Amino acid sequence: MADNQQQIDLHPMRHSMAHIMATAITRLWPEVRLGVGPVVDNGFYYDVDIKGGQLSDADFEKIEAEMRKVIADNQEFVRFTKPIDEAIIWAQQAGQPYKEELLNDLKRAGTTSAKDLDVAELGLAAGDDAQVDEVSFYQNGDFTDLCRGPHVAATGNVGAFKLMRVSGVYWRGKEDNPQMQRIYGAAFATEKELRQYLNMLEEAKKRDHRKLGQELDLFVFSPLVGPGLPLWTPRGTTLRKELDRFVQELRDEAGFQEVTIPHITKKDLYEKSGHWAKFKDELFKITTREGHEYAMKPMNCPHHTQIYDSRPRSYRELPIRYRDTTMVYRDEQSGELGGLSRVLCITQDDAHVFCRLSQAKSEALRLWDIIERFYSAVGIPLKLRLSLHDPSNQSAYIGTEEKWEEVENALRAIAKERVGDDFIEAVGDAAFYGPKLDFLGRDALGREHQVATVQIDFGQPEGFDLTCTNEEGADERIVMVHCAVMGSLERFLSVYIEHSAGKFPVWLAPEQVRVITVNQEENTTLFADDLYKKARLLGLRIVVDNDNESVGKKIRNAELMKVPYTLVIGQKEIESGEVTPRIRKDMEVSAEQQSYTIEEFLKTVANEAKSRVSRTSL
RNA sequence: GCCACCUUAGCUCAGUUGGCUAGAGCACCGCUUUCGUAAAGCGGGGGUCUGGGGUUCGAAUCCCCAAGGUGGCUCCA
Repeated sequence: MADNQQQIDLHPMRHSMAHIMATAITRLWPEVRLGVGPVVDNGFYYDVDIKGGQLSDADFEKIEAEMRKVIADNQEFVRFTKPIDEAIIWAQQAGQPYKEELLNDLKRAGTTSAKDLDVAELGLAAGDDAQVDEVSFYQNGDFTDLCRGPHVAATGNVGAFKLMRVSGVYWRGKEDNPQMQRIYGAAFATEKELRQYLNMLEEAKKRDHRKLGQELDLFVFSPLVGPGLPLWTPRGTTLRKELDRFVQELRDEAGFQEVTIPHITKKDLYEKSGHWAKFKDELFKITTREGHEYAMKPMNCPHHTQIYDSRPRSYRELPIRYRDTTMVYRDEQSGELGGLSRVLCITQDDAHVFCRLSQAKSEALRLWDIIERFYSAVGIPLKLRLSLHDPSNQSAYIGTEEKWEEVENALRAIAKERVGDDFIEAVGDAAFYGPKLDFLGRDALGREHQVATVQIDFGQPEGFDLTCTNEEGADERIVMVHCAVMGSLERFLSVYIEHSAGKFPVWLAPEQVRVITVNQEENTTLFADDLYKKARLLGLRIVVDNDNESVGKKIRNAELMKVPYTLVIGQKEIESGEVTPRIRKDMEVSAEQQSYTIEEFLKTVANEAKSRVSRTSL
């Protein structure tokens, strides 16, 4: 990595910024109790508990000003160590109960067991997490903090920073713990890089899918319908349909068959699948008038297993591949909802393969192909993450440790074969029924989002006792391979709308061609009508703007809606029968700007849509 | 769900320390204009200032509650 060098310098600098901020806050609020202050992407934070007061964004200026003083003082960062018992006494005397708690944990367990705490931030001596005798401190000026380091030499050796936001957090992330405030800062080596980062945030704001969704008329929310329940307009629906059609074409090519299932089920289905025990609280439940308990489906696999299991299956008919793009419903916590990224009704482009264990690998690779073809078409580069279970938390999963390891090794082997070492492993990110190959998409602003997933599942076939009859005439346990290409269409669209900034390629554009009339005279109107009909026959999405507005205004409106092709129709076109399309600015254009006959033009656009080429330069 | 902040017309936003019938631009509707590649002109309609309670002679403005939103936390099959 080219920026490796920078990474090495940035980390201690950002960490030192956290200490500088803590120094400033301690000066301003001497009674403050400090939590932890680690480095995060793009900066740092510190958790603080200020007695009898809340910080707000308005305090940022004050804190920033004080931080600048600390930086100007250029205080040296001095490292020293203390035996753990002395350190505990220090924390007591300093009135730092949170630090004291951390130190006690260190002493007792040798580590802070809470996995949510970044152990590296504590004063642990490197390399030992079994026995802690000594912890390290860093001091700058009259501020001392329990800290592992490393730090820059002095408070003057830092780059540019800006305090970003404040938010409430629980001490060590546990709800019954006291509430603290987390103050986030951005920090970079230079003023220029900080500005670049802030500009990126500005750009992200401009392309926010919630904003574009409104401007481009893609989806809306209604207070009567409720939060987290998007309503898709005709334009947004076109976008969804076209994306889904592409995925389904790729799947059908790979031997998938479409199935259809009801959106509710008796709870018995989920008791059997294990979902009831694990996700009971997140289910939308329904009680019938006769008192039977039903639930909205939160996922589709259990339903699909019942189609598979509706009759005895021979090994000869496997793999059986079902696909089903359908909504699932999850009762998420209200504070979690946001735009399309997190909703209560999720449209999954779901697929399940029922196959023998020996077929799982080739099935997984087949699905991987589909994922790669789809994401290369939409211009989003992928990175692989192997999501594994957390052995220290085995009770969160169904199945035995041995089985998990077997399947994880199988997935790892598939990953290695396909991409070598070019993937990351994430312990604890597995689904409760099996490990996953997760695909992370990198958008045009460099942000990563989890999108597609391929999962090998032995748990549900076990739970539903899914078998096939094998060559010996015996029952053989099968496995399921789950795969979602877009995952959640809502979340995928939140990513894709921001990735593309709403400048959709022709195959996805809700409106592909706009026809602008120069005047409202009869022959112009008739000509436009004729053009419209011809375009519709070719399956094009076309809108005629025959409003009594200036041509300039109508072109502006077409631009604002990010329509790929605009035709201005007046006397000239009527006489010559030729058009010179106006092409949306981001689209790559062949060298000579040309005129077409109407038929040529429409056929060219139809072909562009059909081939799903992307002429946009994102 | 928890914490902080926000909510004025369909949209984007003005609205002094509480003080006249609450404003603008865009959008919408009507009329004029019939126009050549990013905003023609004039006129008009539209608001229980998110909802409910309170304080006050008087509330968009202050307080409380609720809903919705935003940023985080936690969660995410």
